[in-house]
Amino acid sequence: MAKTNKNQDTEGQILDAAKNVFQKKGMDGARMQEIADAAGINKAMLHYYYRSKQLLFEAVFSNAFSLLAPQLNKILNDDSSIEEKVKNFTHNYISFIIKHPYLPNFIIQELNRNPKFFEKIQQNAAFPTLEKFKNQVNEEVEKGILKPINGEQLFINIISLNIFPFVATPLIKGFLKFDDKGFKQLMEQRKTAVSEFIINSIKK
Amino acid sequence: MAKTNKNQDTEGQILDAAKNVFQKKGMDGARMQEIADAAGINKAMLHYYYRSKQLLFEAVFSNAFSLLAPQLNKILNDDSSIEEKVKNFTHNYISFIIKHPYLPNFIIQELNRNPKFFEKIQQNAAFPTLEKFKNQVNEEVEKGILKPINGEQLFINIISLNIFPFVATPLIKGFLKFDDKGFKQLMEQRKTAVSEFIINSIKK
DNA sequence: ATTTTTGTTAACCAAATGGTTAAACCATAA
DNA sequence: TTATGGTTTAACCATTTGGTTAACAAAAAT
Repeated sequence: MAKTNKNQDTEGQILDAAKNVFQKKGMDGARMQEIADAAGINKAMLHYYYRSKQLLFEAVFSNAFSLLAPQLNKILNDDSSIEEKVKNFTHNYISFIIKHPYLPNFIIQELNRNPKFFEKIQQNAAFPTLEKFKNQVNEEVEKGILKPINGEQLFINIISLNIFPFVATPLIKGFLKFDDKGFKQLMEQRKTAVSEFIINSIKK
Repeated sequence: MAKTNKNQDTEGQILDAAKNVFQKKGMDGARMQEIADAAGINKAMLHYYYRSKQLLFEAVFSNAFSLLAPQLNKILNDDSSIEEKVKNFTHNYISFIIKHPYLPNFIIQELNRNPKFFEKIQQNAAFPTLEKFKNQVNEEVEKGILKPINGEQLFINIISLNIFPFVATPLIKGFLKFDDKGFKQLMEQRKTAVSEFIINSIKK
């Protein structure tokens, strides 16, 4: 911290620090002073570069969502079979989240606090949509590859199984009496356990 | 609101109001004044009955968790078969949450904010434990009733599928382009869709 | 070399917020 | 009737907090 900050990269340092603080404490719990300290700069700089807490928060939020959207596109707009997609998505997504453990909870929490944010991120470039996935599920059901299932419900199931443990980590660690290490192992297991669980359920 | 409040039930009114405000806004977002207004009383009463925001919050939190624990006990400590338990739990839990939609997110959010709360609720009377469920899964796997599956992973899967949609409601409504009514219908469907999904996956 | 623009800081400010207090209110037991 | 004790309120307080300002430093532009 508090390195000899030449002027240049201040804006990036702020965004980094803001990301850490906002993702850990949320909009309401975060303090501008704490962000400034984490960035090793004066609080006034936050306003110089981002005008207000609200705008700084929105920058962090959009940024976070931009990381998640491509992950979702892999299962929604990829061309492989549903089975392949489930396997790939589960494996990739869990790997991804292990590296960014605060992300899902941050997004969900702040979306609950202010559902209007959804519209803001929808304008984002590669915003994923469900149409292709639903059609593909219907096709594969008709072809007899999959047991009959509603595409929307399947989508919800897939993201529930993948995301929930990372949103409810303290709850799961508590019930299962796992420490950090045990929890991580459990999540590693899930890379295959979840896709098996899903495939078992839907494949004819 | 602001009825002719005889002295008696003030403490309860406060708890009610606090529940609403805390569950919607969380510890950090909630304001004591807002709680007082919601209860139709003077702010000083909050401190008279509960000393501090922290203690009032803890009262609300314990209370909320006491509602959820019995639901979990149904799947963990009931005597019926795994298949029965999955069916019953899914049906009951979703019905329950539709009536208390803020509950799961509230618990999860505040547990993330301060994981130590888990210890506080653990002391609670009928705190559910996983042992019986794990043993039962192993038994049924050995007996050939279920396909081989890890009891812990199955437990995580069950609660993920049941709870996640209510935690991530704005996200799901956004992606699936559902309004309140459509979302509620979707959740009604899930009472059977989720248990079918699980049973399909694990039953031999 | 000097003016202008951009970046940075310490000090400051007004509003919000959790919490306190002293006085008033009110039911009821003496 | 009047003490008595719990209950309720308006006013107040200290601190925190997001945000601003004015002065200053460092680059860029002239």
